[in-house]
Amino acid sequence: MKRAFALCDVNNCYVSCERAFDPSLIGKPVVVLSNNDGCVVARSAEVKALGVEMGTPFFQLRELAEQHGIIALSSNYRLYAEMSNRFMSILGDFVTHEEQEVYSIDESFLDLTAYQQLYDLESYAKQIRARVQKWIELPISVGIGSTKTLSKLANHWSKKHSQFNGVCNINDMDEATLHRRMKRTEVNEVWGIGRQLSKQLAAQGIITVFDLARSNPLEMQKRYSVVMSRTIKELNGVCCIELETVTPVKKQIVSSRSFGELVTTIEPLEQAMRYYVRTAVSKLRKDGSVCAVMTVFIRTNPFRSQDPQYYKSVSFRFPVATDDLLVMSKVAVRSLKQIFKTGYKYKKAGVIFSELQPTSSVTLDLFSIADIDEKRERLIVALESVVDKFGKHAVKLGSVDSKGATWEMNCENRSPNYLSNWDELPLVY
DNA sequence: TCTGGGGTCCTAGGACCC
DNA sequence: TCTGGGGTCCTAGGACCC
Repeated sequence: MKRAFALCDVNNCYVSCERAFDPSLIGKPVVVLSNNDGCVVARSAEVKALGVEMGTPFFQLRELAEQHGIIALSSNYRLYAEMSNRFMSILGDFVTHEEQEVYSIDESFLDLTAYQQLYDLESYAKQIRARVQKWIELPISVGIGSTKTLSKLANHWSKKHSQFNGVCNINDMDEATLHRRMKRTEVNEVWGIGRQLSKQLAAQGIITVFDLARSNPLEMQKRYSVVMSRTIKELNGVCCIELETVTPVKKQIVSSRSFGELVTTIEPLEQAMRYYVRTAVSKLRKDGSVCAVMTVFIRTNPFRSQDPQYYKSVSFRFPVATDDLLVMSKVAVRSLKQIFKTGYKYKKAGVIFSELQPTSSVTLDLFSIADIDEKRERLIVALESVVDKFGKHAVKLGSVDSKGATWEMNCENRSPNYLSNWDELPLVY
């Protein structure tokens, strides 16, 4: 039986999320901007129609924005994450857990193979679409094909051509139509073919999706890579990329930011490093991992060609994989001192945790409340419940955020008893 | 004059994705 | 003047070890 993958994604995701909460934005040209309001990371249809590309620096757009009354919003990732969860869970009502892959914040692959006999897939997809629209007011598109790569392509067409009404099923398309569409679509629309590869392919005479689909996967594998040959096979309906229903364990955690203004001294970089380590550690703990290698990097602004450029990173391997905020902060600052050079204007810095391993320890993210006494109460309650579960030897106090935004407690079976008396809890900032 | 080979770790960089 | 952040995979060269 022919496989049937569906790719469902939210149109103009961040803009649509904003519109769901502020309907006055509907019908108006809207963009959502990245950190520091630097780049455009989402565009409404009206803005796309003006020819604004993804990732355009906002300052290049000021004039156009004024002319057309473009509304620019700073991004609100909490909101988008929340909407994403709801979106995914609605999709989950239409398939089993093993038939859904959450691919990104706004995209999910569904394996609809088993539903072909029960339903007309196009109307099934339309039901999904209607429910998402009704329940959370997000517009979505659905592409269906016999491989993930084809479903991506179908999804692209579903958006590009209004006659599809947001649902395009390649499996129902006759071959002549499919080929005609492939001939009219540029190769860079294919999943896995980016800017650079498109250039190289063009030099080889491969311009359209059809050209690529007709090329010889073996020869192309020699010239490019195994990834390329898989893409070609997938375009021909040979399934090489399976649905991934269990989210693979992360291999690295990155925490980095660009600075609003250029930094020339080490102090603000130190501050930033401590912050990066804190956010990365809290992700690490959420994943239940510890980290064996930490990389610290700093860089100048590559767009300022008038300035001398500097990029430097350094890695540190911990003797024992860890999630200890204090130790990691110290190492990060020391690493920074190692690579910092005066005379440069720094634009960006960050930390990368790699060689992550699962840990047996339990971490609780406990507090984000203002009242200190209440915090103390809740900390004690939480500690007692941990002691009940693991015994008193299991408790080790983790780090405490200096600003008091989050309290974290690391309860680790292997660690010695750090805690002999509840009254000794370090509750002072 | 003639300058091993294999393995690992680290750094750097290039490509792609969202 | 102003150019995001978080991921994956792959390759290659130098340092260092045996």
